[in-house]
Parts: sequence; C-alpha cells; structure tokens
Amino acid sequence: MNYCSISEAAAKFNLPQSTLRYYEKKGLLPFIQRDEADRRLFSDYQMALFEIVLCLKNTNMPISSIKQYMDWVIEGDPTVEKRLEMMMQHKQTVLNEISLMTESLKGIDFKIERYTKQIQERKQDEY
Amino acid sequence: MNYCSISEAAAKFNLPQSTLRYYEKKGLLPFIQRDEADRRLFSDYQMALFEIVLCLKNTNMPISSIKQYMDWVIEGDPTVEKRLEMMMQHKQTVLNEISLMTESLKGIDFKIERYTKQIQERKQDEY
DNA sequence: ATACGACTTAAACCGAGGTTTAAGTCAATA
DNA sequence: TATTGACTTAAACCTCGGTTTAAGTCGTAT
Repeated sequence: MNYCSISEAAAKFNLPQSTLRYYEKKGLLPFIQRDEADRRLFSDYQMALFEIVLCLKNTNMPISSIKQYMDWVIEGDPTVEKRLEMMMQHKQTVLNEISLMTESLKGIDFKIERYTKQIQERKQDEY
Repeated sequence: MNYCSISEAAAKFNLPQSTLRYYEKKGLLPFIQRDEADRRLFSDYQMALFEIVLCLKNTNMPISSIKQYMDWVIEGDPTVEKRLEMMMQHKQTVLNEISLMTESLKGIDFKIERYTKQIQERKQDEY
C-alpha cells in the first residue's frame, strides 16, 4: 500500500500538520499507522476517510459529531442505519443553513443597489 | 416614534437580551437611547439597522467587520464607497462559502446513497 | 561524531462569540 | 412601606476549534 508522511498529508489537504494531529487526537482520523520511529503513516484509506471528514467539516458539523460518525464507521455494519440518519439529518441542517444565507444575501444585495445608486447620483450632480 | 424595551427587542429577534447588550457594547447597535431609569429604548430605526446586522451575522461576517461597517454608517455619506466595496466583497465571500458547502453536500449525498443501498440489500437478503 | 531536519508529545495558550453571575437601581403593585 | 419584576453594570466564565511552545527522539548527510 501507499503511505505518506504527515507533511505530505498536510500539503495534500492544505492544512497545518498541527491540525491533523489535533484531529487524530479527537478521534476524527482513526487507524493511523506508525513506522518504527513512531511517525504517522497515512494510507490511501486514511486519505479517503479524510475526504468525508472534510465534507463534514466544510459544512460546519461540530467535531464531536464528526467523531460520533467516525466511531460508527469503526463499529461497521451494525451502525449503517445510524449513519444514514445522521447524514440525512445533517444534509437538512446544511440546506437550512444555505437557505438562511441565501435569504440574508438579499439584504446585502439591497444595500449594494442602494449604495450604487447613491454613487451614481452623486456623479451626475457633479455636472 | 415607537420605542421598545430590551425584552421586546430580544423577543422580536429571538435572541437573548444578553446578546443585544453584548452587541451594543461591541458597537454593532449604535445610538440606543435610554429612558430616565437608564433602560434601553430601541427605536424603529434601531430595529431596521439591526436587520442588516443580522443579515451580516447570518452570513458569518465577523463582529469586528460588522462594527467597521456600522462605524461607516455612522460617519455617513463620505463612506458610501467603502460600504459598497465591503458589501460586494462580502457577497463574494458568502457565494464562495455557499458553493463550498454545496460541493461538500455531494460527498454527503454519496454516503446517503451508499447507506441506503446497503440497507436495501440487507433487507433483500432476509428472504 | 555531530549537526540538521523531520518528526514526536503534553500542555499551555489563543481569539471568537457569547453567557452567566453578582450586586445594584427603579417603578409599580399588594 | 415592603416586595416583586424588569432592568442596569462590570467582570468572570465558558465552549469551540485550533495553534504554539518546549523538550525530546530519530535518521541521514557532512
């Protein structure tokens, strides 16, 4: 299998090494192997697992919930239902978040329009 | 003019009173009047101003930037360009954030599909 | 042999965004 | 007149999500 060091993994995900160590400690990155000198070895499987961790992180799932999810991943088959429910619930949360942001953007667009007009009018007054 | 107390304002925005006090202290809610007993009076103008503060908050603008914006609002006309630029810049930030979330939702949908199939298959195996 | 660079750990530290507490003031009601 | 309830303040406290620090261990190149 293909392994990479913490510096390579950090580079790939564009995160500081300290963050990877922190995530491992918090239980978000299970099964990390070590070499004889106790250095972390990130396998392809790790990297794949980390993709989903990032999806959850990017959608603002709290670290404690991501850990819960990973714990269920580790437990395997018997937790598939729980994971499905969690993902569906989270999806809904994210959709709500997106729609709140989209809604709030309207207020911002309104300001953009107002300010743009104001500047336009000021320019006209110059003549 | 129409004024309301902190408890009414808090109820209207569905926020704890402590948060309103905190925002005022941070400079997000300027010009709050007081009555003879030093109690806050939120005018209609306050409430309107607060709408935009909420739009910014809902789109994750940091408090320090919202304060900057409000400072410019207070300064008035000479800062219209700065406010316009800030709003346009912020809009772009929000759009990027939304598209990152939307992109990440794909990873989550993928899991939902996988888990759903797995559960389906397990049910079939029961016969 | 030694010096350097990449790694390790535990623990301390940090900023953001509030929330909670403690002590006090006021107005209306019993 | 005493009590209650709504408000006030400053300061302490809290959680979250990391980041930084300090001290130590390797493996390799000089």
